[in-house]
Amino acid sequence: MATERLDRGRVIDAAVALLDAEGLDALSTRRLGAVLQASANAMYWHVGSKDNLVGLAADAVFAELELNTDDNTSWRERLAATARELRTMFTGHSWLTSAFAAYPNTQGPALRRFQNHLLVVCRQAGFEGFDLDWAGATVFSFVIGDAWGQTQSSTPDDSSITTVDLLEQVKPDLADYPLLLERYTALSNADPAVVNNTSFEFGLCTLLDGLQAHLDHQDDKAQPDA
Amino acid sequence: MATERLDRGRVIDAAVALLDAEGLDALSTRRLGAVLQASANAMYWHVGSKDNLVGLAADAVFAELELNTDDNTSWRERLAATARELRTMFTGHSWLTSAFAAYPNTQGPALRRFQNHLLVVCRQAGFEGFDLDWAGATVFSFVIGDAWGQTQSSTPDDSSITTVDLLEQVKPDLADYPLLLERYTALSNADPAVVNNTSFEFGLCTLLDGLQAHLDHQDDKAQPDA
DNA sequence: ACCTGAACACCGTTCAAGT
DNA sequence: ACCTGAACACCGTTCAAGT
Repeated sequence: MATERLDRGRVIDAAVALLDAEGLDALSTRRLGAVLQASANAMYWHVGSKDNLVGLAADAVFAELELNTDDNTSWRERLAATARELRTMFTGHSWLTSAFAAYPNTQGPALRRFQNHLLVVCRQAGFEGFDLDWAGATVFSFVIGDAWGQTQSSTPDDSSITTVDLLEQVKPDLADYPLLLERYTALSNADPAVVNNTSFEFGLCTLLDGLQAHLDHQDDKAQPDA
Repeated sequence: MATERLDRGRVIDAAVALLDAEGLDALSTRRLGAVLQASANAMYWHVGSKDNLVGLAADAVFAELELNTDDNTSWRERLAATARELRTMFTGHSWLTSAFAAYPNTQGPALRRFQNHLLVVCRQAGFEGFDLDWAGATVFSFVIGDAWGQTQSSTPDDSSITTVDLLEQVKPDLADYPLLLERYTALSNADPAVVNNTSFEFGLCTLLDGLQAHLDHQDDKAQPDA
């Protein structure tokens, strides 16, 4: 009950809680002030600006990532685990992709920690030089893109309209695209959660196979007389 | 000079022009009204809401995509061309990734046309059933994620601070991550445009190799007695 | 049918003033 | 040092009123 003094940590925690609960649009200086039982401007002293606050909130979420530092695990397993961990973080905080898009200046220590981990695992796999960056960026891009798609489709809060009804609604627009209609129909009859997971795992497997192919090709060149 | 009557098309075109020139934040109802030499609310009659306008603007940009419908080209080339075309669109309209994130209700005809094309090419490759969706989603996710990363880093309009200066600034924060420091240093000495392209092409190649591996594995199962 | 002007309920941010 | 209250310049949207 006693309204204690504010500090940077409390402001960030409150912001993350508000973002998780009600999304990016709900985070306003006045709403946040109300949650903290303070004035709307109280946060300015602690975090400088709203842009900065969102960046700090994003980094706070990155800090929760559990990164496997066991070298004995195969690179493929480690990279898969890293990708899954990242994806879980993004889908668990649906405001994150939008936040990054709207407030690009997010380069906190937790993000760097993750970037470093990604590079370390890629190095373990056998990549060197710029290939380290490309391999890491490929995994990161895919996960972001996947999460981006997930958080898009999950917006219809109105559960009264089923996905089947929604399909019926778009049907006339799909007249020119029979294949698209076929796939929409199939997908709308499947469990969205399963669809999302299977889609992600397919992409992840595809990516890892592609990286493996790159490493094999590397070895061919390194040992031409094998 | 003569302020002609507004219509849906003119409103959308003006919105795209404003977005391209000054970004997502610059698009306000009042700014748009000024550009159109009309009141701030004139657009409401034509496009309903700002959310809807952004969706229409996004779809208008998707409509510009040139999709190769030549069946004689190999699926690998067609899929690569499709991915590159999509990426060029995203990087050419830097507000697009943010727009999708902020206004998810973007399901216009041009987007459907693209989705259908992506599926058609995947079918040509040899994918069937849900694998069509997964393969398409994998490519789409990667391109989105890549474009998302591109548009992030291109925000520093202030060209007075070089990337090298920026590196010097972050250096103390990278003390714990020698590998990350090494890569930051190498990247900051390279041409950003080349870096972006090479990174994308590496990822695209990785993806296509992975899809090829999936198709090979499919064939193994289909013809066990080969 | 198409558009305007005024109004409403919000924003992020600043800044003098308090403690 | 930390926080408040009032103020400024903006938003998206609605709606009666005009033509």
